[in-house]
Amino acid sequence: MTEPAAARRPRADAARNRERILEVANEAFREGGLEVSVAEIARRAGVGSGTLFRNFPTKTDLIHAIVEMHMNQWLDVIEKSLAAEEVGPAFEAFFERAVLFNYLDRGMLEAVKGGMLNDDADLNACKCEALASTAKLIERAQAAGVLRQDLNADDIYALAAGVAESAHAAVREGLADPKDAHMRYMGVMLAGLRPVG
Amino acid sequence: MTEPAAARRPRADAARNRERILEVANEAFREGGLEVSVAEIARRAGVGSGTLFRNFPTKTDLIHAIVEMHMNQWLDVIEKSLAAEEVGPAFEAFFERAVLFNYLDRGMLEAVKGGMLNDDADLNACKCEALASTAKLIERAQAAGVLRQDLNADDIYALAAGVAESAHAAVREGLADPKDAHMRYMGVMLAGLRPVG
Amino acid sequence: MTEPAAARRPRADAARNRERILEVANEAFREGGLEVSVAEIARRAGVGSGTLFRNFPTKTDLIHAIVEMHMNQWLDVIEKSLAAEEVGPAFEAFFERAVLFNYLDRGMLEAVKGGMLNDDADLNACKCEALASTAKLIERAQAAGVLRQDLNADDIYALAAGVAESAHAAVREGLADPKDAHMRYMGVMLAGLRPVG
Amino acid sequence: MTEPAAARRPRADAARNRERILEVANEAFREGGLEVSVAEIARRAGVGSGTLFRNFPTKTDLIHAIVEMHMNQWLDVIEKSLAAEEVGPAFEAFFERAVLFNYLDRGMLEAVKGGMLNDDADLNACKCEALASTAKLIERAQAAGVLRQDLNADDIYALAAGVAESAHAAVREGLADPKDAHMRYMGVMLAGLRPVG
DNA sequence: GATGAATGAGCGTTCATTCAT
DNA sequence: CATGAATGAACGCTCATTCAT
Repeated sequence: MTEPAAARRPRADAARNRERILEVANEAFREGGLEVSVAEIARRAGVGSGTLFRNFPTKTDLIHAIVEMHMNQWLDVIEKSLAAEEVGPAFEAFFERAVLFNYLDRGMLEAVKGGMLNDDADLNACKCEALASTAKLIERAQAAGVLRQDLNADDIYALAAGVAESAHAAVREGLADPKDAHMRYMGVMLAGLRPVG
Repeated sequence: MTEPAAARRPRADAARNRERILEVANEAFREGGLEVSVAEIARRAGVGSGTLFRNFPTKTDLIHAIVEMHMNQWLDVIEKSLAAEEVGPAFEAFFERAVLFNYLDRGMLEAVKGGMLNDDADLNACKCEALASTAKLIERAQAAGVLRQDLNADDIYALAAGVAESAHAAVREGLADPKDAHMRYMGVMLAGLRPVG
Repeated sequence: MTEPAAARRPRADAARNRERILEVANEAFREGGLEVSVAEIARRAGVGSGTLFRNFPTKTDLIHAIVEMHMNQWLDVIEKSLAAEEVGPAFEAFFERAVLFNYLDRGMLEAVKGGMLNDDADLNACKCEALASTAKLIERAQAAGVLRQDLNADDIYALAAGVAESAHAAVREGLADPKDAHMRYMGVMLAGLRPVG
Repeated sequence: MTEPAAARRPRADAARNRERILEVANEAFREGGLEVSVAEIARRAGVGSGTLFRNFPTKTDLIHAIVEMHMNQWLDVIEKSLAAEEVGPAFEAFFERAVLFNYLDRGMLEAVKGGMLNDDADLNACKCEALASTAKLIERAQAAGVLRQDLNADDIYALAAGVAESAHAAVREGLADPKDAHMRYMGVMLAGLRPVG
């Protein structure tokens, strides 16, 4: 309490730097995919390559940190969806978030999907937790009759990734505004997800 | 006719070389994505890198040629679909082919999607032709009441790309056999594509 | 036989290039130790870094090739020493060669000594062969009464390395001409190597 | 005397810091050679890299300080050897110390030998002093008939360096215990050092 | 026309040195 | 006076492209 703010400043700066690199890298990967060079990221973040190295010794470490960040945010999303009262709208909102997640952060998901981080224990634990929680959500929606019976949590994520991909395609072709392109095909998919018959 | 065989043979060889390179490159890109090196492709094709260069001065040229090849095959698919008698099954078969195309040749489509070939006149012409023909197919399906009214040809391609992406996700997670993974979510999407209510 | 020389030339050039790189690298390592950069070696050899890479994909590969070259030369030396008639002079000549070898190629021996190449089967086989042949030479010299009984082949090499090191020290201090500095302390060591008593 | 303790303490701390860095760096260089990073040394010493820099603005300065430390210790050794009564044992003990010095601190001697510190006046003065004192020792040993006539102080140091090198070679090959490997070839060298005839 | 060796810019990574706090 | 984050040049390595044969 009596500690002067000035004494903490360097650390605060450094922490801000780390955050800034993460933000910039996230954006860079989003725009240009994982092959964006670390030099480019350093340039955008306004730091030297050495600073980037200090914070993230390898490119994989940087990617890992971003993925972890997203994973944690995603766990929050699931938790909130589980806490919602009305099952139908909750599932639809959740699915929209899943699509949006895939739509926005496809660059990072490339890494996950490419198996780059498969041997990371923390991340795998996160993933398992996410899948388990999602399964509950799915089952509730199925019990409430708002979702086909023949799909599980993995399927839902795969379908969300697909809708995001469609959205990207639409943006590429100039069919949709990048800001809400993910909404373009949500209606089609949600119709497909409703129980058959 | 009076031309000596010896003089013609090199040309035939050269043509075969070009075809062989295209085939091999297509396969290589499918398996390893666009970052497969040209040296690797030359090796697989059994030619020197110089020969590859002679046929395709840059890697982009090679990719371009493969994309064009696929485009021409795709124009055939559309034409055949237009010639089919029953509109409903014809549309579903067409859509499945579209999904399969995206599913198998995503490596190549990466290039197209990445904007690598946007300023190519030939390709753009092909694309326009494909879209125009596809539009007819779509309109017929909508007139026959087997397809939602609020989607156009571009949308259908975007949705097909999405289903393919979902299929890839399923394969990654071990949910589906790579050989027919594209079928996994076709049912969901086709349900979503049917006219609403 | 009827094949024109011109058709083989590129390969000959390439082979010469490889040899040239080896020579230059050997010299560079001799002068500056193993930390000489590959770029420096490429510059000295008058080739691009890529050419160096084509011939020796990693720095270790380059070092390996040089060491192997020296090893083979050394095996020849041992063989010739074994073929000599008079045991005493043969041993002294052999020891001088061993000292000279260590004196000239210390840069390379650093690599061997540093354990950089310990897991190389070929090299280890060479080494074993050399030690076995040397052991014969040693035993003969001991039987002829020109060498102390309490030293084996490994000891002889260690002592030769020591004499070479002394020679380097003498050069550093300006006590000896670099061309024959290794001779400076040969007499002292040979006196020490004679049977005691 | 009237100076408050609080004001003096930082200086004492600073002095201790300097000593600690020297010790730690000495050990680090001994174990890992001169390529040990300054960051590693700072870490081991429990100080920031900035503190290290304040005491030793460049890595060379740090190495210099260690070498100087060793030099001073070595001057003590010589002095004590000169004070000994029996010439023969005194010389042998001195030579053993010289070998041990080279054996233990080869990392540092690398620097000296590499010419890294050649243009340093202090060090050169030390060296001259050491050589002059050593010369006296040598001359006495030669006068007493326990040392060959054809060697001077520089030669003795060169030979000691050689024995140390042999010892290292023996350790590398597993022929000797690192703790006393320097003794392994002392007998051979001492035999070689005795007057001929 | 075919070859494959040569090129050199660019990658991810490392670290001695500097400096704001 | 101590700190440790920031710097940027240099490393080993890779590969699309070029060109002598």
